[in-house]
Amino acid sequence: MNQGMTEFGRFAEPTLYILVSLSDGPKHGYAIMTDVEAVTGAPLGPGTLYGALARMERRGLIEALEPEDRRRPYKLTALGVTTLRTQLEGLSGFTRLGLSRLGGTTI
Amino acid sequence: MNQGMTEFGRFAEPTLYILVSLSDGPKHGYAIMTDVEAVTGAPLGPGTLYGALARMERRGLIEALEPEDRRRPYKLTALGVTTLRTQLEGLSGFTRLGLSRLGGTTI
DNA sequence: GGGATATATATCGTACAGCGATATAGCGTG
DNA sequence: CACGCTATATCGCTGTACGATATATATCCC
Repeated sequence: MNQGMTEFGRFAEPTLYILVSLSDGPKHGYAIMTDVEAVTGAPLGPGTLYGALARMERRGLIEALEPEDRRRPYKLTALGVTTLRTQLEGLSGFTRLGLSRLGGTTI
Repeated sequence: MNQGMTEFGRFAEPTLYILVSLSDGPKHGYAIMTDVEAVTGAPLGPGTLYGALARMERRGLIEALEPEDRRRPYKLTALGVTTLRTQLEGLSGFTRLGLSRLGGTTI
């Protein structure tokens, strides 16, 4: 598990970052790594990435495409898309709630 | 770790839910449990809650207040507030990005 | 009064995710 | 040709998530 939320750019689970990265279109592992790092600022190491990809495939969120060269691309499944949309909408509402609650708080 | 993101209302780490719950004002454990469940739809069990509270206190995100009756209330520290704000702002941008990327995707 | 239910906190144990470290190898380029 | 980038894969440790369980008081209503 990660260190908590003390000092970085990572806010949720790697799964969600990977789903968002793939919502752009199919990508292979290394491209996902660089994409996530570009978006969040925090590097996503291979230990996290490939473990997560295997789990996500097992759960039917993503699906492997034919390898091109050394690259093994993945695409979202229909389940992956709806899962991602549900998650993002929920998170969006949740962050709005949090930010509005924070509005007055200064301590 | 949780089951993934297959079918529920939980999108991020319990820590974040607890921070948001406390952004409302100080609360004791049981009140946090019911608040989080009301907001997310998913129950937050005591095993998750009290473990997370201990960690968060150790990390200086929250601070215990004087017990009233049987209740042990917690409040956000200044660090907790800034951490939460940073997290929520990051998440908010991230969800916007994700939803905009999803825009066209139908599979 | 007493049984059920809600309030409230705490701990144990297991499963497994997160992630750094490490290994391997092809490719491009100065 | 050496170095750095691209690309995938696995190992192993640590720590988190969370259900189960225990305990105690308070409240409700029959």
